[in-house]
Amino acid sequence: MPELPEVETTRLGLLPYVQGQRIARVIVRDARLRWPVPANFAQRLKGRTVRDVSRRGKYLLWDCESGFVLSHLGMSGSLRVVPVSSLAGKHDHIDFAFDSGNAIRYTDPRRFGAMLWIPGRNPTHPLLDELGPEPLSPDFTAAHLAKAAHGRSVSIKEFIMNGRVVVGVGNIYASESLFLAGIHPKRMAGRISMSRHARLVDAIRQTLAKAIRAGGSSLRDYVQADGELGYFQVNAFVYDREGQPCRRCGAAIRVIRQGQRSTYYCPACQT
DNA sequence: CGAGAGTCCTGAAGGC
DNA sequence: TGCCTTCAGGACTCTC
Repeated sequence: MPELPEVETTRLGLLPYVQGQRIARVIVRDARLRWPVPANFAQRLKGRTVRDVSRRGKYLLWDCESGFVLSHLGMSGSLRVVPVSSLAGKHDHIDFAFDSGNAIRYTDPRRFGAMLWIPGRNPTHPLLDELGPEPLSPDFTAAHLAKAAHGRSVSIKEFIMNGRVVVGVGNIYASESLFLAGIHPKRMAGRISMSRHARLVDAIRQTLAKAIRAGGSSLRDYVQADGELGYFQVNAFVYDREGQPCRRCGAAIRVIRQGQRSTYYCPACQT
């Protein structure tokens, strides 16, 4: 399940294969993603050169001269480099074939991802309009969190997973970040002290930066852009460790449901 | 406005 | 070659 570190790892893995490369053709085998792939998608991209690939939250923006590809990996999506002629499997929905002989292949068994086209030289889109700050940018501060949390009764765990608050914090890293910050996941967002917000900002930054350094983590579906298997997150403090001893204090890790998601935490370390 | 539930989809895992 | 249920996940969309 790609979270921000996986998306960033994908971007970095992809870049050497696509930057400055001309797209020979695009093959859309199945347009039924989160939203339908636009009918003119392949036509718009044919013959274009990819200038750059940037990231906003978990979205990737491919600068393709006359417009931008806006892509999201959803839950099970991946982008890998394959030879242009390689046979497509059941869930290989889109190929971007380059003059170089390489193709970027979008695979997504669950089809929760997206592949959209933004015409023109201005990469604006409703999906990007309301997004919060990048967690690794200077805009992500305790003051920002505190202001956004003011008066909110939602749990802090669900709060930090809201892309309007801060982008890129998915289910795994939300649990991990709250553990690092020593904050109980059920605590109300609007009742968090400024010093705790500061700890949380640091914890989210550390958690994401560490995962990016490790090349992204994954449990099942993620494959790195170069085709190598992604790293498994074997060193999680709490995620998917129900009943196992806390790595810090030894107490049994607990799991609860919040907003139809599993949250893992240490009942002793997190208050 | 916010909170919470529902929704898309496939495959893995577990119970029987 | 077993069938059925549950779960996983991002994040938009709907209802209250």
